[in-house]
Amino acid sequence: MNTNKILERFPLFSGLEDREIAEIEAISISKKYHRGALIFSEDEEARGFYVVIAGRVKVYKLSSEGKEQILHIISSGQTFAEAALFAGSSYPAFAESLTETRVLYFPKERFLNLIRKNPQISLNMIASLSHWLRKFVSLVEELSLKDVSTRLSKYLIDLSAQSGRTSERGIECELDISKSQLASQLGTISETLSRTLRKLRDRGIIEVEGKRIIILQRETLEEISSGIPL
Amino acid sequence: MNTNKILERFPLFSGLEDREIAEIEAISISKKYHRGALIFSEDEEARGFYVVIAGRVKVYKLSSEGKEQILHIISSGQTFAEAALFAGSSYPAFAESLTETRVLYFPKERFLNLIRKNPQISLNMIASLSHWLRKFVSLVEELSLKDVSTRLSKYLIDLSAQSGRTSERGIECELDISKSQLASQLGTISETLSRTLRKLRDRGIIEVEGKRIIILQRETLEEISSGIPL
DNA sequence: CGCCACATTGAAGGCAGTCAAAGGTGGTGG
DNA sequence: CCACCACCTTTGACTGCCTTCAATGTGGCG
Repeated sequence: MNTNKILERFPLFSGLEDREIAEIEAISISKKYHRGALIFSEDEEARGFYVVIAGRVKVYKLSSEGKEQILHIISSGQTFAEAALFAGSSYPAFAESLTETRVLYFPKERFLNLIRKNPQISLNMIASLSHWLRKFVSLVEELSLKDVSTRLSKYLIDLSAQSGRTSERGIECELDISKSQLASQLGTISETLSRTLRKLRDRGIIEVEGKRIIILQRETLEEISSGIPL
Repeated sequence: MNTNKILERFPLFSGLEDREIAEIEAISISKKYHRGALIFSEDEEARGFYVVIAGRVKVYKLSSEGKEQILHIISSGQTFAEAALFAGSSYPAFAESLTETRVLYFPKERFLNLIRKNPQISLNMIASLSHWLRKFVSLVEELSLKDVSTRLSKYLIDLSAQSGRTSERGIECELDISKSQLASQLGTISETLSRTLRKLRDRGIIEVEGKRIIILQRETLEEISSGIPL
């Protein structure tokens, strides 16, 4: 299967020669997972990392009582578990496919050989790790310093910015995950998320119909996301 | 001032030729900060990154109400704000010296030129970023999924493992930061930390005398740190 | 049609934060 | 050397956000 044309569009492999892309593809292994499949477990030995070609993957932690905290949802074109190759010898979290998913898998040793020969990949890797780092700094900030309505408002604003459509009623957008998964991403549980959505709805700030959200008062939502209490 | 011999002992510069070390030193700027000095602010343009030569620096976030979350305390030999050079254009947090501190400052552009010529630095940088990433994953996990007594117990166990001395009464160790700073690192406030320490003391698990902590029941402390309720 | 996972709502309880005040500690300068 | 001051720490009472537990509602799909 020809993935050349796909690979060069991924940030990790941008700026590479065709020959280098070919080398990279040569060491990769294509894998498919059905919805809900476990890709790897926490503490499992990290033998490689992944690039999502199609579908979505959640990377998450579980508490001893079973509560889930989603660290990130990885979409097509993004990599995950890169850091596990360079620090520690095992995966620090679980990874599970949310949809039918196709990934490229890069076995650790072969990839490390490659990266040593291709400084450009190193630089791309640094950029990728730096972005992850920023994301986690922001997640820590939110979990430690912000309440649920603030986190939810920020999520909705970000969502509307990247996939919202302006209509006569407001900015319409659609959740691309279930509400319980959203709760788990925001560091809370579905009951609390449900109640928080309801509060926003009761105040006329948003409208909710299943996965469809309409933002009626963008200003107010932004105030809440910046810390003004609901 | 000759810092050659120091630089080569730092993880970021390990495995480099003397000539390369000299180049690196040539672009660095030595700076001193007194206790409590602000090194940079959140959202300030990131013009470079830092290596701590002597002293300690805290990197932290502030909430809109002024609550502090310490992301990391950086000691001699460690780097900080590397990621700011590669993702986003501003620092994502505040940095403040906790003691009289000496750092080396590396201006962004000059360092980027260097790294492009020295693949080994890239690899070291990847290792450094990966470690940060692991640390933040673990911080997210703790803030979202663990209670304060669990976080504190884990902190004490880690502290005892790296600086504890076994005596006839138990494992003795000393906090190297104030309790309010510890609270801020654990994602809580000093009052709550104080109460949690007291609970551990009342149950005979530890003894507390100012900054000196004696672990009397290591087993119990490990149980708590692994999620068994206090 | 009936199942099952997801979602919503209510009631109750707990962990941790807030507010307030007192006690302790170390550092500095007189 | 001591006294003072600023800061840190501890404790108590109270509040509130969020979770837990439980029950009901709902929508998609075989």
